[in-house]
Formats: sequence, structure tokens, C-alpha cells
Amino acid sequence: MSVKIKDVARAAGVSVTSVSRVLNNGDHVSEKLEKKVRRAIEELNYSPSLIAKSLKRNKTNLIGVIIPDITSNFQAMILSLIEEIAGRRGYNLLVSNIVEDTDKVVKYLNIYQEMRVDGIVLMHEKLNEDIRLFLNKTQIPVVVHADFGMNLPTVIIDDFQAGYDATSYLIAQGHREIAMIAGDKRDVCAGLRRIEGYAAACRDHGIMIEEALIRHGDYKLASGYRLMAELLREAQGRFSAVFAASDDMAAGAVNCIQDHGLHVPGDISVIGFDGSQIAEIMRPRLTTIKQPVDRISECTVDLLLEMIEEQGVAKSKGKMKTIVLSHELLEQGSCRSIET
Amino acid sequence: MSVKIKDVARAAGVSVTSVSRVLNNGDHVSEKLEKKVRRAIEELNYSPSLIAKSLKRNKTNLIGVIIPDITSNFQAMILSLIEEIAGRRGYNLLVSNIVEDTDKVVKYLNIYQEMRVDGIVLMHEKLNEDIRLFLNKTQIPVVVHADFGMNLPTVIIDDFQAGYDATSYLIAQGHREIAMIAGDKRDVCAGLRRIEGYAAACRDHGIMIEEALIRHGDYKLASGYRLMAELLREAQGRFSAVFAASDDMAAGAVNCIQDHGLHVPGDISVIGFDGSQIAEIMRPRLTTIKQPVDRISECTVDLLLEMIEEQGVAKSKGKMKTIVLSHELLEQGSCRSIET
DNA sequence: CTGAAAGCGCTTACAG
DNA sequence: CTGAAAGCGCTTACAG
Repeated sequence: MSVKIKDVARAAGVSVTSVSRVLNNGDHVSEKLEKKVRRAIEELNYSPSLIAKSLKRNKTNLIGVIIPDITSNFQAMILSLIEEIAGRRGYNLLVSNIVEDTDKVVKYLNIYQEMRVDGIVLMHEKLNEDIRLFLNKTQIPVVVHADFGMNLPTVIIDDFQAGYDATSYLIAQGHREIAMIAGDKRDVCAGLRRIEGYAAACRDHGIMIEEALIRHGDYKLASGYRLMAELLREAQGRFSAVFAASDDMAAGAVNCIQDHGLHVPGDISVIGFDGSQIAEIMRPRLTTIKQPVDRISECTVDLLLEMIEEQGVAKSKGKMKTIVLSHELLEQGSCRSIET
Repeated sequence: MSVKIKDVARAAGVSVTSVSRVLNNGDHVSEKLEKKVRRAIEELNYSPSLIAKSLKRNKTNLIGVIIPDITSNFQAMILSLIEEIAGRRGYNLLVSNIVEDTDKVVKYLNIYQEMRVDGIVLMHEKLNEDIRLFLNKTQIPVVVHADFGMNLPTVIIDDFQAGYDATSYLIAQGHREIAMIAGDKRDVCAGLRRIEGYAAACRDHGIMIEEALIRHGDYKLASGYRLMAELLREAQGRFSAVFAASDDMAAGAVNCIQDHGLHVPGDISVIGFDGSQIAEIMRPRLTTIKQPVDRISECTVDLLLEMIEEQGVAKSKGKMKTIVLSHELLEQGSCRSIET
């Protein structure tokens, strides 16, 4: 049915070896041979099979990406940058958007392994026994976006420090009653670490931590709205500021506050996290912890490709890098300073 | 280096045929043979190569998706739904996010073809000669999201009617001076068709179309902001309402209007397009044309898989379906009726 | 129920 | 510079 290298060879009157050579333009071939081959390819509309090539070369030029939520602007940003950078370097992306289902994560890790992807980017931050096992066993280079404490190549920011900075900023503005719309504690970085940073900042400034002021969401807008509604219902007047672990949740919180007839930052100050597009859209714009999406994406691809391309040279499982990138506090209009 | 089916066969003391059989659990194998094989697989930590399998079976279970902008919430929504639905049916997604570069589109179409994906979803709406040629020649099932007038399987809404509806709605609210923040005319549906719908509605209601009130953007927030700034600078007072061809542009327009100290809908009414999350986030919420993202995604996957799975039975290139889904006008707070 | 062998479409030493 | 042949890791008639 479809035309294969043998057909091209026959049409051009040369060997398949020669066709392969002009296709991969490595070794020298004579001009007229090349011309004959190119013409045959053209005429037969030949499309070489990367499947066969991958099998033979033991290399697919595929990178698998497992991402929790593409509809989050922050994650979409990273995905699109990774796609672009990897694309320029000859790699294509296999992507799985896995919402909240840890079992599906290992299912897809295994599929990627069976597909013989050259590398994997894992953006999920929740570990279970199966995932841990996979990461320990697999021969495939994996870059993770969370500190799992298991000596894996990692690209992250310092979420503890970032949580600390956000909270300290609010404190410096005179706030002493600060609620937190946090993530899931099982998320190592975006969840747990940011909460720890918040708690440490409170502690360091002699502020009692009130459990009732800490709520846990899923980083999405709707949960920010819902949790803020709870806070207003159950604790109104007991906090003057809120630290949200994502811009989406911060935006949901702002919407909720405004829908209750209150003002941001007049009545309640809100600080977000990520520095995604939504921070610019909101009015007031969100003050937020900006993550360096471009650096995160670059470093992720660089690190992964370095491992992939090194593999031939030496299976240097030894030098596992952890790259910690710096965040930045972006001061916009959603926080105000209050008299102490 | 890595363990292959032959190693498993040897370890289990059976033939590779038998190992293959238990792997694909089709034909009957005796319980004890199966047990031996499973144990060997377990012990050797065997991961079968989908590459080899694909080559043999001539099927990759891969779908290539070419998408203009993942960071658009609307498109991210569709992508994530397609991923989920296709995933449930055993297909994985190869995705390329190609911003505005038509040459790259055909480059990736060719790569997908070489990778022998089972099907392709093309979301770009701009055609060039190379793309047209590819679509005409390829044997791979492709579903497109725009009416290219070339008898391809298509899933769309009626963008003309939707543009007509949006504009008529504004007219029914008493507006007679309506600006449009449109897309690129070379985008067959989201661009051209929506503009034609706008123009037809104006015409049908005896409204002169003023070219200066039609601006062309790229569907993103920033361009909506910029174009609205232009409109305010060059034509303020000459329009009381704006129809934007995407919610993102509508949001940018609203931001711009508000940043100029004006009010939506008090001073200017704005209607958007897509029904994406941003329409819910804005205050006021955006009145918008809501596209049925779930239906679009479902139909896309259904149609594509139908073609893929039919191929064996009959190469029914004949019955090319075009599925037109219905949109809906979602009335929220960004338009007001004015006295005529 | 089980196995030996051909073949999927390429690449790559090896020899000339 | 060019080609014949082995082999990548599977599946699948075919035979028993």
C-alpha cells in the first residue's frame, strides 16, 4: 500500500542503502545518485517511517510530558515554552493532562516508557508508591518539577522562601491577621512548602497561626472563590489579608470578595502566586510571586536533553542536578498597607 | 542492555510467540504458561516496545494535534478534553503548539505523517498552498476545525450565524454604532466568517458599515487591549458597543475601557466570543457567544476514530462529514440596552 | 494450546 | 562512492 524505501530504491535504480544515505545526508553520495533518489522520492511522494527508524536507532526524539492541568495559564505557558524549545532541538512532545489522578500518572509513565520516549517531564507533585518505584527503576531520563527528596534531576523555585516572602510582605504592610488559601499538603512544593513558608514568616514575626484561617484548594479559580466564601462566612473580620498559593485561586478570592460588596485592597488585601496572565487581567492587578516560566522551561529542556545526549557517552546517573530558580515579588494593586 | 521479549521467553522457558500471546491476551494460553510468563516479566521488569509493535501492526495509537495557542483558555479546554476522551479510547496525543507560523504547520504535519500517527486534528484556520497540498495527498485521517471548502471531515460551529447573532443582539439592545474587534480575515471561520456575520446583521438592520470601526487582532488579550485603545483614540463617541471575536480580546477591551475611566456596560457594551473561563472572571461577567467545547471535543475524537477504525474495513473517503454544532448566546453583565 | 519462522521498514557495519 | 545483508523488537499466519 504505502511506499517504502525499497520502492524508492527500485524507482531510482539504486540500493536502499543509498536511499537511506541521501535521506540522512551523512556520508557522501555522488550528485547524480542523490538527484535520482530525490526525484524518485518526489515522484512517489515518499514519507520515511520514523517508527522503523526509531526501532533501528533506538531513539524516538519524543519527550513525554505529564502535566496536571493545561487549562491553568501558568502550566499552559510552561508547556508551550517547553514545546517550542524542544521543537527547535528536534524533539516532539507527547502530552498527558492528568487531573488529580495519581494512578493515571503511573499508567502514563509506563506508556511513555513503552513508547520509548527519550525523556520525561513530570510536573505532578504528588508522589505515591508506584510513582516512586517507577522513578527509581526507569532507565529513561526524567526531570521533575518538585523536590521529592529522591535525588532526581529537578527544576524548581524555592517554594518555602517564596511563601515566606509573600507572607512577610503582607506583614511589612502592617497586616497581622493573614489567611491562606493554600494547595494540597501532599503537593510537596506548591502545597506543603508554601504553607511552611507562610507559617515560618508568621512565627518569625510573633504572629499566632490560626488553623481556621488556612484552607486547602486545588489551585483553580473556583476553589479560590469557594474557600474565600467560607472564610468570609466563618471568619470575617478576623483577617485583613489573604495569601493564595496560585493566581487563579487569588483571582477567585478577589471575585468573591467583590461579589460580597467588599473591596480589594480596601477591605482585604490579596497576594497571589505564579505571575500568570490572570494577575494582569484582574482589576486591581494582583500583587503576586512571579515564577520565571521562561527559565523554568529552558532549564527543564536543557537538563533533560543533556541527560539524553550524555547517555551514549556515560551513564552518569551520579551527577543529579537540582536547579533552583529565583522568584520575584511583583507588586501591583491588590495589597495595601494598613496602620498598625 | 534493555530486556526484550526474547529474554522473557528464555527466562520463562517458552517461545516468544507465547510471551506475545499473554501480553496481548488474545488467544488462549494455559494458566501455567501464563503464570510462568507473568513471573518472568515481573522479575526482569520487562517493558514491551510499542515501537516494535507499531512497526509490525502498522498502527501507533497516536493522534497528532496542531493547535495555534495552548495558552488560550478556550483552546486549552478543547485540548484537554480531546486528550481525555482519546486517552479513554487508547490513544495518546502528540501536540504541537504553533503560533502564527504557517510554514511550521506543514513541517509538523509532515513529521506527524512520518511518525505514522493514526490521525491528526488540525485547529489552525489559515490555509496555504503547502497545507492544502498535504491535506489533499495524505492518507492519514485528518479532522479540521474550519471550513476550508475542500471536502474534509470538519467539526465547527456556524461562525457566520454566531457573528450575526452577537451583532443582532447588540442591535436589539438599541445599539446602532457597533465596533468590531475581529480576527485575521485569513482565518476562515474565527476571522472572516464572524466579520461577515457582523456585516450582514448590520446590513439587515439598515446600519452602515464603517471600516474604521473594524479592527483586526490575534484573539489574544493584549491585542484586544491595544485595538480598543486605538478605537478610543480614533473613534471615541462613534460607537456604543463592541463585538470582539474572542473572549480574550473582549477582556482586553474591557480592561482598556476601564483603564480609561469609562464603564462597561455603562459607557460601552462589550460582547465576547467563546464562552471561556475569562468571561466568568471579568467583572462585569462577559456576555458572550458560548461555543460547546465538550461537544466539539467529543465529535472531533468520534469522527477521527471512526475514520481510523473504518480504514481497515473500507477506505470510505467518500462520506466526508461536516459536523456543525450549535452555539449559544450567554447573556451576562457586559451589555446594556440603550434608548433608541 | 504451543512454537519456528517470516517480515514490518528502516540503518549500519562490512566489503568492495 | 556504492551495495548486500544482518538486525532493531515485536506479531502473526502457519503448522503441529
